Parts: sequence; C-alpha cells; structure tokens
Amino acid sequence: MMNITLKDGSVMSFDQPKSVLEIAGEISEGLARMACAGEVNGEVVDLRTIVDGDVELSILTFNDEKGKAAYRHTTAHIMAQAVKRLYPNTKLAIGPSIQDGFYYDFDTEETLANEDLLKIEKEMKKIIKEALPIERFELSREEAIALMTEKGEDYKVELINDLPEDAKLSFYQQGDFVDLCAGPHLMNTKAVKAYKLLSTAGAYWRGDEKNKMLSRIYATAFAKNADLTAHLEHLEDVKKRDHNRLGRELEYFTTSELVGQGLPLIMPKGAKVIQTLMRYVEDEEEARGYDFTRTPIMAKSDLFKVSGHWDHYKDGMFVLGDEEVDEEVYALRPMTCPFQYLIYKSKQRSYRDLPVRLSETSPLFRNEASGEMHGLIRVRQFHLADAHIMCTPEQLSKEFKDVITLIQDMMKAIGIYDDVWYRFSKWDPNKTEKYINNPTAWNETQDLMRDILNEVNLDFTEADGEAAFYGPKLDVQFKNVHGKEDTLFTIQVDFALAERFDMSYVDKDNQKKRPYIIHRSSIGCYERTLAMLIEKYAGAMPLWLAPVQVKLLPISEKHTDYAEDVARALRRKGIRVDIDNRAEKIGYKIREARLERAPYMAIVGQQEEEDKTVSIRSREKGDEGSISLENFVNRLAVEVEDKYIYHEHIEETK
RNA sequence: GCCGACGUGGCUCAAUUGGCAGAGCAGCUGACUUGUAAUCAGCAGGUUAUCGGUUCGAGUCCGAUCGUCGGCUCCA
Repeated sequence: MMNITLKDGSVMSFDQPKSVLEIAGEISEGLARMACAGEVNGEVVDLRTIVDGDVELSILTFNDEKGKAAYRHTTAHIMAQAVKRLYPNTKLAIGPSIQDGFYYDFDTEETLANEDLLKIEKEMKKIIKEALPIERFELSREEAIALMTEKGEDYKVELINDLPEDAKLSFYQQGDFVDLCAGPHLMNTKAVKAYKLLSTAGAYWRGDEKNKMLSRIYATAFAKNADLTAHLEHLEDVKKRDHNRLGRELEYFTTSELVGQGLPLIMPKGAKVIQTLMRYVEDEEEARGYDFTRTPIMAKSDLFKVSGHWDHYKDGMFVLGDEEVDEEVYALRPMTCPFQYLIYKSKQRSYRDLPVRLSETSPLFRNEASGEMHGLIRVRQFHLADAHIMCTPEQLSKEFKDVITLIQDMMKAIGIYDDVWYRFSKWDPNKTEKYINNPTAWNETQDLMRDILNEVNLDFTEADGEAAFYGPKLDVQFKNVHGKEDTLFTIQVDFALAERFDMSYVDKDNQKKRPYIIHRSSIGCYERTLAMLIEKYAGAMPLWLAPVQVKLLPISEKHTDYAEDVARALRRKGIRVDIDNRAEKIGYKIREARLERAPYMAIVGQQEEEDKTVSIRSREKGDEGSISLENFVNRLAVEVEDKYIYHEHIEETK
C-alpha cells in the first residue's frame, strides 16, 4: 500500500507500484495525454519512473517550466535523429532545452544552410508521423562506451569518460536513434505538435575556444500550433524594438566604415538623451557627496603595469607605439581607476577625510575582438559613469549600501527597476591566470560582500568566474531584445589595488592603513544604457529623457509666428521643442511626429492663436483638445519632475 | 578571434541564364495654405562596400580586405 500526495494536497492510495504515467491516467485521461514529466518529492522524473512508496507527486505538463523542458528536449532528439538520417556522418554533441526553445550541437561534414533547416524540419515531421515509441535503458560504463564507440559518437564517449565512476548511464532510444541522456522524455515522438528551426550558429565544443567549432541549430517547440505562431510573431515584434535598427531609424546614432568597428557616431537626438542623463547623474552624485575629477584618456604603459592591467588585459587595450622600438609606450585607458588612485595619493589622507568619493564621466577605450561588437551595447569607445570610493573598513558596508541605493534610484528614474536582476560575481579558484592570487583575500572580501547583500535583502544569484581580476562584483544584469544578457551597472570591492598603488590613510591610532576601494558605475556606460532604453521603450522615451518633448505643428505657414511664441514660452521652462514649419497638411505632420515618438504634439492654428491656447495630442491618449498655454506648460513641468518622486529620501551622506 | 549569412542612392527593396543599374520613401525646387496618421508636379541623387581576377562584357562568377547581422568565445 502506498499513498501519493498530489499537488492539490489530495492523497491517492495504490496497493502496488505504478509508473508516473499510470498515476496521471488514474487522475484523468486528459492529464495523462498532456503529461510531459513528473516531479517526485521535488525531483523531476520520467513518466516511465515507477513510484513505489509514499511520495509527493506532481504531474508536469507543457504549462510547467520543467514539463516544457522535457517536451522541448524530446523535440531536440527528434531533430538530432532527422539530422543523422539526412547527414549520416554527423556526430552528436549536446542538445539541451533553453529559455524559449532548445538547441543541438552537431559536428557535421558539410555546413548547414537555411535550406537544410527546411529539409530537417520535413524529416522531423516524418519521424513524428512514424510515432516511434521512446524507450529508456541503462548501461554500465563499459557497455555505454562500447555502444557509443560503435556508433562513432566520439563526443558522447568523451562525456561518459568525464562522468563520475558511479553515475547511472541512461539512454533514450526512438527507432534507430539512441542518445546518451539523463531525460526525462515524452513517451512517443508523435506527442510533439509544433516546432520550428530558427537559426544556425557556430559554437565551441564544451564552450572552449581551443576546441573544435560545432554547428548549432537553434529551434523551439510548443504544445499547440497557435502558441508557436504567436511566439514567432512575438520574435518579429521584438526585432522592431532592436536599438541597432530603431536607434538608426530615429537618428540616435549612425556608424561609418571610415571610422571603424565599434565606434558609433551619436547624433543630436542620441546626444540629447545622453546629455540629459549625464546631467541628472552628476547632479545626483554631487548631492550624495561625490567630488568630480577630469583625468587623461591615456597614460604611459608604466601606469597600467602598476595597476596590473598590462599583465591581465594588454590585448584588450589600444597601445600607442611599439614596445620593441619605442622608449615610451602609451595606451588609451580601458578604465579610470588608476588615475583616480593617483589623485587620492596626491596628498596624505587622514581617517577624517574618508570616505573619499571620486566620480568622473570617463571616455574609455577597449579593443574588443572584431566579432564582439554590437550596436551601442558592445563598443570600443564608451562613456562610463565611473567612480571610486576610498573608505575605512568600518565605512565599507554603509558606502556599499549607499551605492546600491543610488543605483536603484537611477533605475527607478529611468523606469527599469523591475527589468533587472542582481548577480554576485565571484572568482574561480581554478582560473589562477585570470585573478590576483590571494585566496584568503578573495574569500574574506566575498564573505563581506555576501553579508552586505543579505543585510539589504537583495535577491541575487551567485556566479563563479565572473569577478574582476582584483575583486568580487555585484552586477546589475539585463537582457536585450535578442535575449542576450549583459551587465548594465556594477559595484566592485577591490582588495588589491590599494596595495599595488601603496594607497593609505592615517588612522586614529596614528598608524598608516590601507583603504578599501569600491569601484562602481551608477548608470553604467551611457551608450549601453541608451541602447537599453531604446529597446525598453521601443523608442518612445519617457518625457524627461525625450530628445524632443513637444512637437509644435502649425496648421499653415500663417501661424508660424504664434508657433514661435509658444515655442519661446515652453523653452523658457526648459522644455525641448521642435517646430514643423513645412507647408504640409496637418495630418501629414501628425503622422511624422508619431513616427518620431514625440511625447506631445501641440497643434496651433487660427483658433488657438485667438484664444492663446494649444491643441494637444499626447502619445498615450491621442487628441486631448485645446488647453491654455499656461496650463500646458505647468502640466509638462510636473510630468518632467515626476522622476524625482523616488528621491525624497535623499539625505546628507557626508 | 571562430562558425554561418549578408553588403545595389540617406532608408526599404528591384534588376531573366553574365548583356543599357531601376522604383517607392526621404531630400531639393515650385505650386497649394491646409484642422488631427501620407497634396500635386518637377529636379537631383550610384565607380553596385573596397581592391584584384575571369570574360567581348561583371551588381551577378572567383579571391582578398573592410563592414553589417545571428551565434560562440571574451567582456576591466
């Protein structure tokens, strides 16, 4: 007798062991049809798994994330089977399910083109129609290696060899296709209803650039055709928000082959957004006790040798001159840190002076590899809202928390507070060449940082091997429209460079001590943040950031003078206005202003001129009728100030 | 850097098997003086990314370079 507790708390009793699928069938025939996998005591299991004993059981369908994963993973196997049928000499690598779909890596003799994807899709359809039962079996290590060797699956053999001695080696088979796989899987190939192969890509075996590059096929699958269609439409819509396309269309930036890769030319509209952001950021920082510096964009190599960047990142720097030939070699700066350290060091510091908070809007230069550049997100020259806080150990926690608050306030102001997540980026003890070798300091600093993060109840994930070479980071992460993750802002605790630069302060006990250093970017790099904003708002910037806040549209050229009067009144209040004086019909001007995503249009004709009003059209509500000029100006002023409501709690920090 | 796709006026795209580079939008000029999502007419705009090759002839075929896009790797 065994008792099965279901998701809803009800209990089913059976007098003999049953498979997960059989239990699903006992609950309802429909559920058994929909089932993709099971979850026994929190562990995902196969539908074939025999339950024998009292357990908690959930039946997972496509509506559960883990059910979805099983469904898509089975589709990945079908795709691999199709590829093996069409290209028999292909070797299989790995094929997991991922967010929104799955991929499979193949070592193919020929490259896979888009026409091949259609062929593979057709072959998949056949496999589904054949309704092949999917069976699971286990082998010993020797048997597993023998089977995979016989099938010529070298990559699978390598995987098996790397598994622990006692690992259970499970295989799934459908027809002539066998794959090493932990599962779970659906029961039959016919269960897959809707799928689409999306793209091909290159990917290194095991993610290591020293290994062979394999052919990856990205694809997705859904339980219903309608859901697949909706997903594909969604992908199309999302492309329209791509900053790299929209940013050019809206004249935020352009590029030129004459200038070079990763060197965007920011046009007046993009520059206006960046200037507005920059002023806001610098004012906020000043209010919170930061001082500003202006330091050179280049330095002798000696500086970067002291900082350690020469050893760790020379390949990523633009070096001016030839070390072999020239007596002195310079480099464009990839970061601001060492310059501001020298300002700190320019005089003796007392504990009374700390914390010293030095901020700078820094042009930085990084020689990214040619394949890495992307629109405004990865570029070779950018402007970072950079700062370094030198403080005593006692001050570190408060300073760190204040930086988190500052960054969160910035995110609220630009409306992305709920779109990001936090990553605690740690070192990787196995990658000694990447990090300063001081395990004690790493562990101490990381523990310190984790305590701070827990104290402020921050919801964060931990990631090994993502730290800076000199210390751990808290990274604020976001995803672009293509789903690719990037760091937007970062806070780093540096335990190493104070020593390298011999930075100190004289403490109460008259002893020289090392300060802690916090590296932080408040709003990150302006280019990347602009890209993120364009995608977030699909080009329709919040009023306070919009390059043109009011588009003034005179009905005809007769009303130009009144339009100029209105423009002057708005500009006096700091509102950014653009007049469309062309001899075009009003409908045409409205159409163009909408395409520009202007937050407000103000239409002026004879009626408005006589009444001293404007007829307004907002981005959100459309035609709102006429309003007195005075009321319009006041309304805009209130809306522009809106972002500051989050900052009422600012207090003296120094 | 690696794998793959791609590169024709400012933008979006045409151009049979290799056979006179073309359209819409934007721009400019003129007319119209307009009331809430595209007024009409005209003009101008190109060494088809660059360099080289094959050919009687190259936007089209071949090679190299530069750049763009999607991935991978990297990301101070």
